[in-house]
Amino acid sequence: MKRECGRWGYRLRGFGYKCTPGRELILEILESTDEHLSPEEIYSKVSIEHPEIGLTTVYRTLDMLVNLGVVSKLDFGEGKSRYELSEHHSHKKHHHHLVCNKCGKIIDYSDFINEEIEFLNKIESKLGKKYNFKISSHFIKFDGMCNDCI
Amino acid sequence: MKRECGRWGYRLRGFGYKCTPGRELILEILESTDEHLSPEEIYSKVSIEHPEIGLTTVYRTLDMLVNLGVVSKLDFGEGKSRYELSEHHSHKKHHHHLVCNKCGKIIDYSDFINEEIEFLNKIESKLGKKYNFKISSHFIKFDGMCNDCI
DNA sequence: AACCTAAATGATAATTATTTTCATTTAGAT
DNA sequence: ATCTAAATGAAAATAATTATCATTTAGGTT
Repeated sequence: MKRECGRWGYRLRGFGYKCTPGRELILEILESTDEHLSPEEIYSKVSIEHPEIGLTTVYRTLDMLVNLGVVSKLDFGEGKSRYELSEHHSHKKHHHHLVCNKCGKIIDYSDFINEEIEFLNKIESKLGKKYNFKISSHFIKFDGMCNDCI
Repeated sequence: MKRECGRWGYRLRGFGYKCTPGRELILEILESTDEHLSPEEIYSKVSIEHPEIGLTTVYRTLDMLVNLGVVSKLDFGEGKSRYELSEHHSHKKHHHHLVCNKCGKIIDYSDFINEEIEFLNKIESKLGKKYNFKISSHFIKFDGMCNDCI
């Protein structure tokens, strides 16, 4: 008997990948959170509904989704990676991050983001030419200490 | 018999730390390179002159130097950290990085850096207020593909 | 110059994040 | 219902980093 596939499943098929319960669930989890989840965290959420799905599959799926451009891999320098739906596939607007180096809290901000993007694009195009570098994305973060940790 | 300490050794003493061969050597290595070395890479350079010094000591020393603000820890999302002398202790000017996601090459650029810093400071102060966040540093990188990998 | 003690070190084991391997299962085309 | 490449789970392997602990050493004191 064929499993029913949801919205994400159809998109996966569109990319030439199979629609599987794990993949759909991981995408739903990423879609329904505002956090920046680590593979381990995603795995523990996955386990609630599908305890048979292993951590390896989580890693593999995230990897695939990053390659498709559906998910962004973020590295805040904690020694582990974090993931979020990429701008194009998310309801969240383009944002950057404030990282608390005490408690690890991550705040998304979208303030001044248009100025910021515009500025970055300008620099990006100049740098790209000067260093003959094909720039595909940028990453900005501000490190510091949050409200609760000060 | 007392060991002679160099310039870095005296600085370490000034910070209340002992001057040891490993510490001085690590600082000299960082000072004399334009690369962004990983602990393993530093270790292998250290080994040439002092094969008895272990990787653990390299990690410990880097950690200490980062806490002192003498060295900056950088994370380009490779699953390992890299280190460089921090702006204040280096002859290099403030810069940011272009990272080639194919071969891993990292290019420092200082172009437009004043505009960039000015812009970031402006944002930084606004964000700090709005989110009640004490921002201590920023990190920018541009990801893409270098000259050789295109 | 020998002495002392906290700080630093090296060797090793332990941890944590991630990747690989491989035998088994399953999605989805036929 | 059948078939096969793709996907998976369990387990082992790898890589980066950190912790443990017995030994050594820097550098102040005598």
